[in-house]
Formats: sequence, structure tokens, C-alpha cells
Amino acid sequence: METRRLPARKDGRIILHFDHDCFYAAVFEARNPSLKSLPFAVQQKHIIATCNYEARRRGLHKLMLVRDAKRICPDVIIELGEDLTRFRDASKDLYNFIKAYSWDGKLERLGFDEIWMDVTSMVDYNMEFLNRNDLQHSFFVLSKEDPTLGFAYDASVLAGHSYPKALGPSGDGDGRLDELSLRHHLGSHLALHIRHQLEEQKGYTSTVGIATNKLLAKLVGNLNKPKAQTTLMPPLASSDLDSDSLGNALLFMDDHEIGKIPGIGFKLAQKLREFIVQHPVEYDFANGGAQEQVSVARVRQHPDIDFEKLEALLGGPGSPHGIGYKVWCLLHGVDDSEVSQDRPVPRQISIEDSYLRLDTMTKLLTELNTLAQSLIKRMRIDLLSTEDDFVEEKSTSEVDASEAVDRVVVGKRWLAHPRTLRLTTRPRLPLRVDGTRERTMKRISHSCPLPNFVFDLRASTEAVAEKLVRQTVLHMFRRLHPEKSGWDLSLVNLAVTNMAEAAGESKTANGRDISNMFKRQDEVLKDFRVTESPPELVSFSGELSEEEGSHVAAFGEGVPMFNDDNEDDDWNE
DNA sequence: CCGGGGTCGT
DNA sequence: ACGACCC
Repeated sequence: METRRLPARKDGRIILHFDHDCFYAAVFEARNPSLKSLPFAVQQKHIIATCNYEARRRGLHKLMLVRDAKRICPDVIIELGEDLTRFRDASKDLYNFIKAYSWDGKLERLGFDEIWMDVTSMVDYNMEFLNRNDLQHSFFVLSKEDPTLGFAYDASVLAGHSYPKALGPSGDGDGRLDELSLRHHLGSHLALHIRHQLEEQKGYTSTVGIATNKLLAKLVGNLNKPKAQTTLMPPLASSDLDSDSLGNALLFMDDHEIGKIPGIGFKLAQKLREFIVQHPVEYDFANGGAQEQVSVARVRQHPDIDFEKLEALLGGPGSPHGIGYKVWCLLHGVDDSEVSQDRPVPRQISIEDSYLRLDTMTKLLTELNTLAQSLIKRMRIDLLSTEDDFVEEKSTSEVDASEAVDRVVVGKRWLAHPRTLRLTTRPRLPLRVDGTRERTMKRISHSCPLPNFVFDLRASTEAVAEKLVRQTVLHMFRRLHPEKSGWDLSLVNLAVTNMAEAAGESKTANGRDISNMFKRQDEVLKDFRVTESPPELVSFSGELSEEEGSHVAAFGEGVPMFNDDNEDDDWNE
């Protein structure tokens, strides 16, 4: 029987997927609104990273060569976007703005411009407030603590677009709405409210998808963009009453090209295409992908495919276990993955640059120092508390003058200590005998423990960066490229990873913070108190030791030691 | 001719 | 350490 092959649907959640419209371009437009009505693009090296809709109207598109863009649209305005600082800052600002609406921190970023928010608890709560006899005059409560905080809305209608397209008033002939549709209405009105606030208060437009899981929310948003929202409406599965219909989830998924499904990337899509058409499929990166398009419906309905066949086809050495079942679920619009909890710090911080030619030690040293300094700066931005924790703690007692001088820097504490440093390069391969060069994007990397001196806030970023390059990065480079010369790098990346969150700092690390998670953001911050002395103050209080102590942060569990690791010779200089 | 980031799993 | 996936 056909139905046994279908993965089970669990559609109890309501999830919003936000996508900031042409984000890099929007960051420039926010500073200079006159760009909005002009064709405008952001360049990284030789490519157009993104462009605004005025430029797209004239035929420009993402990842196009700058040369082609200028030929098609000679009056295009271009800004450089290789330094991501301003984009990262804007991304964080918008993320925090949206986070303030969340009741439980179920908030997940994808790239700089996409955010999922699981709003199930807010929808559940507001469903209880509805007057079923007067849905038109509803009030959406945004705070459990303050029921007056919220907005008026008409719960009898959906906000924004729907899939499938609404044919008229929703509900049955008597105008009655089922509970599931009503939940989607609430999600759509919350999405509209947040989108409007984002635009009014931050000046950014967004595109939102509303559905019962991450996959569907992200995909359905694509139906109407930019500056719009789309809800995938129930019934998602076919019912007994309506057994000849697919349900809206399959109806929606079936038309997609398989490579467009999040989670099915280049490799998986190629394997699926070649199994379906039974011959090799050429892929042309310049001309929009696969020569042969294969729809979700074709894979899903193929007589020889079920999830076990998919596991055999897609699995193998190196591939994740259960990949066949996962893909089978995705093809049906089933995605039970959770929207992950908001994390106070990233898993990794990396800085990279690419080069036409990087083949001498002199040039390499310059580049490594630049990258290292950017990395140290990034660490101080992304891994230090924003609050002046130390001073705040002392505010009830006296803060003497000498402490006050250092409070800006010393008052901040590390939210996490990366334990690992990684150097990655992309070597340009040597010429082959016929004079051509094999083009490869392959990278090689080497990791080592991150020295503790990088956490010393008294030293300048330049000093820390130089020391890091001299004492650590250069050794890693020799390990990656033992040849004295002959190498030529097309890319260098420097990263810190393996974050050890500082004790008591994680918002999910202990019971106190779990309870705080259910309060609004401002209240969480207001209630926050530091109960321990910041570790970096330990070394600050005394003389610098000359001994070579625990020179590097330890691998494994636990917080790195901070006693007196620093010092070698030239450090005090 | 080839962006600068991220996440996770093996 | 690398390779898949995402923007």
C-alpha cells in the first residue's frame, strides 16, 4: 500500500523564516537611501556578490562577473564588500531586534541574512485569548508579563500571501475556521508585525515564510519576494475525506527541482538526477546548473525509490548515516529538525582573503599579519561581553581610580575561549606538462592549540597579532607547506574554533539562566549579575611571571588556565 | 575567473 | 583534517 511509504507528519509547530532582502546591498542603502532607486551592486574581487532589485530589473544577478555586469548595465553603481564588518554588524543588530520578540530563544541564523524563529509558544498562548465569535477584533499579546503589550489584528484572515493561493474567504461554507488554519493566521500576523517593525525601526525590508517546519518555511517564502510573506496553509497531508488530494505539502514540494531543496546540495542532487535519468548529467556553473532538471515529484514517484533505496544510493563511506531517510523526508516536506537555541557566541571565527598570486615569504608575512589582526579584533568584538560586567559588579562597592582607568577594557570578560587555531590555504597547483593548470578549490589546513596570550586585553591587537604570527602561525605554515619555495596560494584563512564557554556565562548553562530564558530580553539583561571575578583579572593583579607555564589553552574539557602563561622575553616590550 | 563567510558529520 | 551542506 502506497501510504506506508510516507514519512509521518508532525505539524504542531509554527515557524517563521526571515530573509533580509538583498542584504549586502540593503546595508549600503540604509546608509545612503538614494541608492535604492538606482542600479546598485556589491563587489567582492571579480564578482557581484549581490545587487538590488533595480539592478536585477536590468539583468544583473548574484555571483555574476563584474565585467559582465558593467557591460549589461554601464551605469551600475558598485561598492566593494570584501570586508564583511559592516554586514556582520548589521546582521547582528537585526538578529537581536528579532530575538527580542522571542519567548524561548528558539532562534537560528543561516548566513548573515536569514533567521528561523519558532513561535509555537506565542501562537499557543494567543490561541487561548481568541474570542471565537469576534475574530476580527483580536489582540496579539507579545509579552506574558504585560498583556497590554501587543497589537490589534483580524484573526479571521491571513496576513500576506498564502500557498495555495486563496480562492476567497477561508474556512468552509459556514465561514468557520479550523484550529490549524487559525494557528497559521496568528503566525502570519506576528510575521507581518515584526516585518513592519523591522522596516520602520531599522529600515530593512524582509521576506518571510510561515509554515510548520524549517524546510517549508524557508521554501514557501520564495514564492513572493521581495518585501512580502507567504504562508503554507493546511491541510498539509491528504485526509481520508479527501483521499485523492496530495495535501499542500506534497503539492508544494513536487514542482521543485531537487537541487533547490535545502539539504540536497550539489553532490546529492547529481546522484539523484543520474539515478532518475540513468545517464551522466552535465553541470554548467555558468548557465544555471544541471542540463537536466529533475523534479521532486519524479524522484518521489519513481517505482524503484523508497527511503531504503535512497540510503543505498546516497550512503557510503563518508556520508552521514540515515541520509537516505533524511532525503526521503525532505522530498515529502517533512523536517522534524528543531530551530536551535540562540547561542551567545559563534562556533568559529574566521578571516580569509584570496589572491591572484601569493608566492613569497615577504608577501605571506604581510598577509598573515593582516589576517591575524583582523582575527584578534573579531575575537574582541564577538567573544567579549558587551556589558561592563566587572564595573557593574563593583557598582555596589567602591571602584577606585586605578580600576576606573582600565574599566573599559578590563571590565569586559571573555564569554568563551577558543581552544584551537587553524590555518587553511588553497594552493594553486603547479602547471602540468602541457602548460595548463588543473583548477581545484581544494583546501588544506592544520590546527594547533591557541596560545593563551591572545586573551590578554592589555596588549594592542597589533602586538598580539604579530606575536601570534611569529610564534604560532608560521610554524603551522611550514607544516602545511614544507617546501622552501614553489608554492603559490590562492587563499589563506585563519580561524579560531573549539569554543569553551566561560563558566556561568552561557545563557543555557545553568538553572538560573533557564528561568531567565522565559523572560523578555531586556529583563534578562537587567537581572544579570556577575558572581565571579573575571579570570583575566587574576594575572592583572600581580607581576607578570617569567616562567613558561601553561603556554597554550588545553584541549579537552574545562576552562583554560589563566594564571601566568604569558611570558616570554619580548612580550613586555 | 572565481566572494567571505558559516554549520555539521565522519 | 576534510568534505558535505548553507548563505
